[in-house]
Amino acid sequence: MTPEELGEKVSWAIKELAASGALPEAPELEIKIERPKNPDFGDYATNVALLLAARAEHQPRKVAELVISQLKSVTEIESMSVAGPGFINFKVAKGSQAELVREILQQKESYGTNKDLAGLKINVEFISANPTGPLHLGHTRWAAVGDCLARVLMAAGAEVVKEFYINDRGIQMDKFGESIQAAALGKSIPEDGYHGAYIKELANKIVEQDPELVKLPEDEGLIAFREAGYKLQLAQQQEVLNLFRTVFDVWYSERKLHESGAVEKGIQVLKGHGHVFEEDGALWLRTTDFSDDKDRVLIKADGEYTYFASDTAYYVDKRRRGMDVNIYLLGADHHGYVNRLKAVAACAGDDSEKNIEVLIGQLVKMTKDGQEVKLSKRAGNIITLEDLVEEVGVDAARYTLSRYPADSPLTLDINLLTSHTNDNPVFYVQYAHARLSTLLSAAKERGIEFALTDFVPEILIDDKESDLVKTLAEYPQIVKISAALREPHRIARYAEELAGVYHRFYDSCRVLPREDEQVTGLTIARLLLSSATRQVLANALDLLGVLAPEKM
RNA sequence: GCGCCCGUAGCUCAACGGAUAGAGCAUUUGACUACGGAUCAAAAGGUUAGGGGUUCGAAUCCCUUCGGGCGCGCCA
Repeated sequence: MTPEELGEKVSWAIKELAASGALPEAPELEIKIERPKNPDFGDYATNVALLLAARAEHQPRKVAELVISQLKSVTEIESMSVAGPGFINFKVAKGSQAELVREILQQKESYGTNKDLAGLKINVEFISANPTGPLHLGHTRWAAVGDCLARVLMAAGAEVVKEFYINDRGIQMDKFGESIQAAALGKSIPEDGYHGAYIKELANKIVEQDPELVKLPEDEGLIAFREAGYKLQLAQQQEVLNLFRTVFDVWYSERKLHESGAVEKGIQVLKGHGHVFEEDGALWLRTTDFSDDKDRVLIKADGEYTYFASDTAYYVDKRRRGMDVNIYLLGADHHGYVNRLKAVAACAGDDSEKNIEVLIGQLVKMTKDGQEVKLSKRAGNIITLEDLVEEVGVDAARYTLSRYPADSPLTLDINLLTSHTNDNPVFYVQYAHARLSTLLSAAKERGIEFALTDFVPEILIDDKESDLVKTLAEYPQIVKISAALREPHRIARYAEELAGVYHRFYDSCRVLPREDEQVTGLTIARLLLSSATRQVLANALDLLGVLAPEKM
């Protein structure tokens, strides 16, 4: 019996009790089945009696008694008891738990997926860097988190579009062009330009491709260098992200937004909803009608669009493309944008609670020998995505950055990241998978058959086996919660938990027979249990975009 | 000044308002001549920054003090 099935039974019991008038109706009550921390309390527990007691005339413990008596007829429940203020603790029949192994091995890759978000089209926008330099550590965190989030949302049944907004318009691009041009002509780069070593490399590459560029008049040359640099830098970002297994469905150019007329169209839409006004020669959006603290300019007095105009048009365009939910992953330095983005949605006539979500991620801090290291482009000590991957590999980098909640500040030690890679929990998880893989292939090599038809779940009664089954049973719930809360790090934490539980099982429960022993039903059951564990580990790692290796 | 985020073990961090706040690393002590020791068992480590409140129950919600980070353009 899985926790879901138990939850359904409890829900049924409460409905029955409500129908007979013993308890008040509570249609919106959420039944939570959890695993108590203390194993003495049983396999599962629920707090429904505590929640219902507030509405019922009875004490919580009395409500718990009523629920228990209603559930007496359920044979899979071995025993029930009331504990503490009114928790109901359940012990489930062991054999009925291990039936789950069968379910997992039948469902394979789809075990853990659900339909909670079915029918929803979700746009996840992340990184969205200027194409004026390589992606750095900060971007890398969003690359890992955003991509994992997208995978989790897909596992919950949503149709997901991963999107990268290219900030390819505005004066930053000109500064970028100027910097490359200066480097190519051997002049000194302007103070407010880009100073990284990559600028010189770009300049060299561009001149190599087309030596004529240096002969152009300065203004024409600026455009030529800017455009050539843009092309190369964007391609470099795309290449590195592909290497990082973060593949975007849409690369959306801010320039295209303007060229296609989407900006004007967006402003028209907002005008239609009556939140646009003119003042001091400029065109404004009255975002203070909603949650913003000041109104925002769309078109400046000089007739130029603001960056904010692009943002609003971009949002309207996403909606026009059929996105039901638009998720923005932004760094903490952009948290001031949350209210205005929400207000944009509201100004466009949308529900700012449902149609738009802004996730704020804290920035990554680096330390070396206990001292904070300030990373800056100017000092030339930025850590790029490329550096990180070269240093520790894609799996370790992705895993390290995605195992923490995005809104928690993160401090990474450079020494730890670059030299003691074995300390990374990703290896603990991958090792469990590799160990399982070789175990299963060793069984096959020895000619041991373990078909599902020979599975006898009732044999798996050892505590360690039972722990493993219960942990496997948690996985679907973890995926649901991760998707609902937009917290992909829960998958990583779960993978670590599962790997640990398996290692402990492996240590105390011999799977393969020794030389002088026969293959028994227990051998087969444990092999199938192992096989199910391997499957769930692989599924979890897949959601993280981390490889599940056969050997290490 | 206003606003947002954060403060949990020596360090890095968990914990959908639930029972005795958990992992990893570091420290200490153990384990089958190894179904893969990249493992396992155990010890030690806490006033969840301080104070008040709400609740049957608070690290979690509210108020407040202190400490840290960030943001507040007709910039992009």
